[in-house]
Amino acid sequence: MKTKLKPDADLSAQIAKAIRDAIVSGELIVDARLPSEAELSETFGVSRPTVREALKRLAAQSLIRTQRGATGGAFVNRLRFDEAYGDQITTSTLLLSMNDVDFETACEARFALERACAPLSAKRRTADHLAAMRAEIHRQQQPGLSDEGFCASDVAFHRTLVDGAENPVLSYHLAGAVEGMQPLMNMITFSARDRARIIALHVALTDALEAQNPVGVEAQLDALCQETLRLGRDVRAARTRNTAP
Amino acid sequence: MKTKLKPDADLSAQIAKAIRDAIVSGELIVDARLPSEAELSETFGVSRPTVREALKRLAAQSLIRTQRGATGGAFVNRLRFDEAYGDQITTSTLLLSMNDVDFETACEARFALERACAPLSAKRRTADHLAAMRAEIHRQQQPGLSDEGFCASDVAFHRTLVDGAENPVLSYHLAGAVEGMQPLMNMITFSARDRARIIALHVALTDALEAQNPVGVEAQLDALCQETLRLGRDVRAARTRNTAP
DNA sequence: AGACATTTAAATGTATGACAATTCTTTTCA
DNA sequence: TGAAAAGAATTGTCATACATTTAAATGTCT
Repeated sequence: MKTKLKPDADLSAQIAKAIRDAIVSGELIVDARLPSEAELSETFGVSRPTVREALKRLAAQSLIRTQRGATGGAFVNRLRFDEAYGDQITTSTLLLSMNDVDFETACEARFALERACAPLSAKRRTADHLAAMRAEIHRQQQPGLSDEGFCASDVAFHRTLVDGAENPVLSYHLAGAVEGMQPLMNMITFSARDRARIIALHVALTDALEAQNPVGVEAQLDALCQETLRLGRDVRAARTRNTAP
Repeated sequence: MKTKLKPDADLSAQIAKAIRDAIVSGELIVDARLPSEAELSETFGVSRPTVREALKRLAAQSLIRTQRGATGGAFVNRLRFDEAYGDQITTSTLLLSMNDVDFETACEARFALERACAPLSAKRRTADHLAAMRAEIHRQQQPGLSDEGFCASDVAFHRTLVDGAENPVLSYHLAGAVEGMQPLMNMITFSARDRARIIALHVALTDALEAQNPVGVEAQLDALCQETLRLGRDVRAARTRNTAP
């Protein structure tokens, strides 16, 4: 492992970077055990708390895991797709909320990315995917469903569509785009008429997917995008009316 | 800030989670100052080193920044798109390398996502984008260029295509997909004939983009995908020949 | 009064040492 | 032989102290 450090930063950050580089470069492979905290503090010439701060930084990025006990220590962690979803979604959500991203911009990105999955999903969707999507549609038809519940079901519906492509890389990248938009979507009030429109599009989309008709899937996605943008405009219009009458 | 902690985890992880939740939920807004480390250790009933480990975890995710001095402390950080690129790329790269993702799967995901940008880029690309892409094409034509250099230029070319959509959300998500594949691409040896083919496709793609012809852009992307898959198959075939003759 | 130097205070950064908790290994004893 | 007990290695946590940085308060001189 490299012991060359970049100056002008916290020691713990420098040490974390050195170890991270060793992992990314492949110098430390999956499940390799790092030296003990005591050895690392010797190697880098710092105290144990400083080493620990560095290790916590890496643990926060799921690059290492730690085990106590005699045969314990810090081990290079195998980063798995399903584990990476959470961070990806959190980061996407924060990026949208902290940078005042237009609803239109986020919406455009989301549906553009979803469209990318349409041909693959149309080819590979299984009966399970179709059943899961129809189950969500059924849930969306419940009269007592709250707006948040409707939104959550919508997200689940679309994530199943994405998973239909049977490509974990695609699912990973789309998770952030789809779930990250949920807070923005939650600002929308879905009238009964709005819901009916969306559900009709969901049904048409699922039918096209069942028929393995990629063009049809893309068409319904485009229609959903337009519908969602319209709802977003309505919310903004209502807010403008209220704040500047 | 919530002081309710989830058991069965390191204290520093629990505290980091509590603060992270407060940030994600909006309870702590951008640029808000967290209590000092001494106050936090009082609040959570733990020692200062433990609090510091928690803060380092958050700093590793760019959720907070710290400042020394009298008016210093830990502040909620505004997560910016360009800062988030780095982590996104690192994570994507590790996901591919640590999970033995097929070249085909990664390639499929990458070009599917890039296709999603085609219509928007065709609509919005500026002269600057076109110039940058043609500059990369010129670089790719240099005879002395190494395979790594060719690859890096290829990545730059495609990222410019993505940026042409003028949608930061899209650029963010695509950065991981495109750059994360670079290590896989670096395993390919590009013969002079391969390069000529790819460059021809790049030229055709850029021409279609200049003509604002989305269908043309998508067609060239599909061709590039096929070409890349072919090169990947060649590498695998060569390796199979060598390891099991 | 104003400008400049000094002190002070608050905060993070780092070090030291100790002890607790956990887990595997080794030894001991029935 | 087998099970219990001791031992050793390692991470988790704590308490305390000191170093460093930064801004504000204070003082001093012109």
